[in-house]
Amino acid sequence: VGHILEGVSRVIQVEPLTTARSLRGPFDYTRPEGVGVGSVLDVPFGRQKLEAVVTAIADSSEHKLSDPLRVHAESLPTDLVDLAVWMAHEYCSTPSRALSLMLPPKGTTERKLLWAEPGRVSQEGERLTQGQRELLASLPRFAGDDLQSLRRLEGRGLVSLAPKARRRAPQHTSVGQTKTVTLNADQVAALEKVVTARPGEQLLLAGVTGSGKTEVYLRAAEQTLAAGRSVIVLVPEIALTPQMVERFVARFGDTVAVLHSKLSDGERHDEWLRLRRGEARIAVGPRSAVFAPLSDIGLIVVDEEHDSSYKHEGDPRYDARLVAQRRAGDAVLVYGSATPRPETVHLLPRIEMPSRVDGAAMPPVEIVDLSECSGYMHPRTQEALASSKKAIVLLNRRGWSNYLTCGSCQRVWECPNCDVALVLHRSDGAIACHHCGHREPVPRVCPDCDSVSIARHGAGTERAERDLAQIAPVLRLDAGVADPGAILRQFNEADRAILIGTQVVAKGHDFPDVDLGVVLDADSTLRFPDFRAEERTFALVTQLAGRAGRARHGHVIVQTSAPDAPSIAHAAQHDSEGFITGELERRRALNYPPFSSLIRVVCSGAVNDGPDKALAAAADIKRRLDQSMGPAPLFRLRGRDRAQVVVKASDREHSIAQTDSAVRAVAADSAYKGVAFSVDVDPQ
DNA sequence: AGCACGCCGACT
DNA sequence: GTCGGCGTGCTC
Repeated sequence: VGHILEGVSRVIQVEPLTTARSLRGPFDYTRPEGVGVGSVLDVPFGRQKLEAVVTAIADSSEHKLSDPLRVHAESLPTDLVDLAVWMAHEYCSTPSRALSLMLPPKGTTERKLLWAEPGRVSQEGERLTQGQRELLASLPRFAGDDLQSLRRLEGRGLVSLAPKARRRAPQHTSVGQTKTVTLNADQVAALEKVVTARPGEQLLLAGVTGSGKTEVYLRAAEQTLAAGRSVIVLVPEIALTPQMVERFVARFGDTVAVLHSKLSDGERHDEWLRLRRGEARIAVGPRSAVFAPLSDIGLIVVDEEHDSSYKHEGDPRYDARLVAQRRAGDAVLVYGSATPRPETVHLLPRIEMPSRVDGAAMPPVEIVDLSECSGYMHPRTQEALASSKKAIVLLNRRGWSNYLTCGSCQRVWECPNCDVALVLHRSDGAIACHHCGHREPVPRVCPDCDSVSIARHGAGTERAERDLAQIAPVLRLDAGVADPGAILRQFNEADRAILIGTQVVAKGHDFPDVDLGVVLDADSTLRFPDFRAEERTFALVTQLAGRAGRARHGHVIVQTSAPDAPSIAHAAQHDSEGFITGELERRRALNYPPFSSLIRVVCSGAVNDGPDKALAAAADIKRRLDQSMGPAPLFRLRGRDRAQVVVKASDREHSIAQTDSAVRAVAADSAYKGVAFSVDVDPQ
């Protein structure tokens, strides 16, 4: 068969890596020796030189072909090329943009260090110090700090030194402790279901915090490796889930490649290569790890599947959970969460792990009506904090206060680029926009009326930090903090402390001695104008309860002015089933996912580029879509006017295709020059 | 998206 | 004359 194929397929079809939406590949080139689907090349493209990925092989072409300029050393696995083509379509993007997410990390070649090997055998009675004899006995190894001494021995022919590649191994630091466990009955049953799943089966592991899901993942991964296949484990964010990484590394050592944002370019490159070469067969990482260059995947785990970080915010706006489904193929896919999304519960068979491995009960949740008090902290909450040893306090707003107003003329300080109020950051002496980063000094007088009475409204994490410091030592964790890992370690080691922060404090880390969890303003997530507001609030309270549940008298306080909201009431009862049942009924009634698919198109245009250009473009798109709502103007962001159209699609495939062609047609219209388009399939 | 070509108005 | 504004067209 070989000789028939050989010499025939002399043409490669290639996607040049450009961000241009209008540029539609593939483009044909001549096929160099050894080049196939997934090969990465430099190609001449017009008058420029571009990187390109081979997506197909052909026998002939109607074009006049050029030769590629260079073939890169590393290539993509072919299944990732197919995945990119699918993603481009599914998320109304381009193959080029999707492929760019999967390329081998570059900019660095292998690191070479000097490797010392024994040279000639030393003669009887040859003069050697004790240190030199020990050095010789330690070979072969990398020279390291002993280079000087080794050089001397090299001069005598006793040692030979040569550069040798050594991978840049990332360091893993842990918070808390890891322990070996024997599986309980729930875990045994869950593991059994995972390892006996049919090829391609997808499962939801619905286990409360502390029910031992990680141990099930570890055992399932063990069996997958034993069967000669590889494993991908997705986690929301490595810095916030160090225990997961730690346990995989402890169990599997160098078989694990950990991919995260803190890796240097060199480490990233080396970890990618280890996966590509099959030296590492488990990839652990955030959403981008779904593109790990592994072959023959037998298991994909998506831990904390409800977490919004699985959605990519750039183009293509992919959802790693859906991409994982697609990539899994005949591999088993396991979604795990204590607070799974209603759509996952609706769509997948569920494995329940309802109790904690330590046997502890879920902590009582107390709802405190905020409308009864004037401040942002109820006396009941202060009391609980005062008698707590270690508390986690959640406040979904950074800074000191939400907004400033002039006491006499009611002026509100707003961002010049965005339609939002500026937030006071007292420690920086600045008011800042949380969307575009605009900052200005804290005003002393009102520029409109010269009044010096400027009022501060609302409380953020910075102010709560100061107020709580009266009660106990405080650690703050929010998006402004440089090293979240360090804060979490300090909190873990502290005897008595309060950890105050935004949503991140409720995520994956596990501290044994937290006896109180507080949600200062549950309304802030509940009021969010979004069909997922209830679901997020439920998840937040439940996750926090999980954090506070391991201590003896652990309990949770939720401050709200809407105590009867289903999300809060059900979370207080630890009634996940009831909440999800109600939420799915509501979604069915309103035709929200999973009973439809949402597609959101946002048009934006520079403010100085004529009024309502973005809105006009959105209206034009709407005209081309059935089942669409809008156009609705959005608040101005980074100096751009915005408007959106939302599709509630009953036929997902049809609506995606229709949206793609509508956006392409409108984007090509010169009347809307300068307008940017962003398509978000399954927006969060 | 780049990049070059080409057509036009403004300035040495 | 010629510099440079940006509209248009093309990339295997």
